[in-house]
Amino acid sequence: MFESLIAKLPHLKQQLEEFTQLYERIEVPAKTILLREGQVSKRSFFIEKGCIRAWLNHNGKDVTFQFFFEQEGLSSAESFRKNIPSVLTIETIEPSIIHVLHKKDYEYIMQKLGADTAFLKEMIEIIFERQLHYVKEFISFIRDTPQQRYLNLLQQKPHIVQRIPQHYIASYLGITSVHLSRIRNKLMKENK
Amino acid sequence: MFESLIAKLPHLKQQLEEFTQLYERIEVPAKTILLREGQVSKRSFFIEKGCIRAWLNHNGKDVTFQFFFEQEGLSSAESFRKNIPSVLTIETIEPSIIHVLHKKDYEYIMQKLGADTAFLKEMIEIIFERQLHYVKEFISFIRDTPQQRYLNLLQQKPHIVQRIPQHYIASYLGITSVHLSRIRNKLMKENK
DNA sequence: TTTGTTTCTTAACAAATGTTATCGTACAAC
DNA sequence: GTTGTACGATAACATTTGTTAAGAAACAAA
Repeated sequence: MFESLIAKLPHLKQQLEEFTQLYERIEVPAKTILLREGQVSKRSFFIEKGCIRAWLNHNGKDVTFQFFFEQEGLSSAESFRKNIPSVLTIETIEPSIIHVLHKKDYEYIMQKLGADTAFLKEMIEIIFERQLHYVKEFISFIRDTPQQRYLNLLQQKPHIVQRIPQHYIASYLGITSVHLSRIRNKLMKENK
Repeated sequence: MFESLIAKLPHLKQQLEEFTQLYERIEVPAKTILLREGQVSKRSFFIEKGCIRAWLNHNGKDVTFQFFFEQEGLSSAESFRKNIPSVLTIETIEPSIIHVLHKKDYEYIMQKLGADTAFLKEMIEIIFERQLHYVKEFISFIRDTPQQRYLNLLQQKPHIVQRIPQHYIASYLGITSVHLSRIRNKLMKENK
């Protein structure tokens, strides 16, 4: 679970491997809600198998914010770190195997590693990279048309398009499933 | 310049105050481009007086990404930290007084402070908060109509609406200035 | 003062996108 | 098998938003 971190911080190998045992492994069916919008998150997740989407409700229709797949970790960061109600709902799309880290164990880990400057610097890198990811997504949302975003998605993350039901893709692109269907139809005709 | 940081990390007071001297103070007119899209950023900025916008070009029309005001720092973070071409252009809106930190001095500061765990933890907090800011902006962009975003802006950041030319506001909201004008007109009529 | 530039509004029209409804297919549950 | 449900395509129509153009007001430069 911490493979990439261990590769960068070999002196923490033993400790990080111990922390792996703090995770609880659960198997859940599709459409399981792991965290509901409005709840205060007490758990962080790591995906062994399956996929998850984070979404939010707006006037009854749900808007997908992000997808997650195998070997990725996620949480409702603001809620988890700051003990405030989550803006996002976290829900499995497929039957999944998830590793769950409870907040008290997270705090134990952070307390253990908080004195290690190499670890803290690595944390900064990770958070910085995540910030860049959101900025890029945001900019793409501002700048590109839905059709262009769909083409980007096809090119850059084809696994998402192949694996995720189309109406979730549409809500991720910020459009209705009807409109996505029109775009796909138009693209098909253009490519004969 | 580092007031809030000094308040949180009093043991670094002297050092942080010394670093202030590494900044170069410049006065520039309105519409000065401090960093142009495509350039690799070598400078980070802090605003003493005036305001700045970060924007990007898309098919000839510019899209405003963010506004900055007095006592705020900014950079094209990805470009500055990773030495890659900037996606954003950074440009003054008003005549401004800016404090400029060159990359070599930034690296000197980071090297000096990199052994201080309290400082690193504070960095994590700051980057984390910034990430949350972008996520919130992003979610608002996904979820709210242009009219709602304009009302949010009026309520939450009235200083922006008062101070910034309307066509920049429009491009920040993701709409044309014509459409923003329509929205304003409609809102006026609704409030008699 | 005159001139040019920027900013904002408004109108007419065009394009993009949403809404609602219907239909067909695939697939799982029974 | 039958049934129900999720998913996707399509059509007709409504709404939102963009485009282009024109003009007015504010303001700075000459």
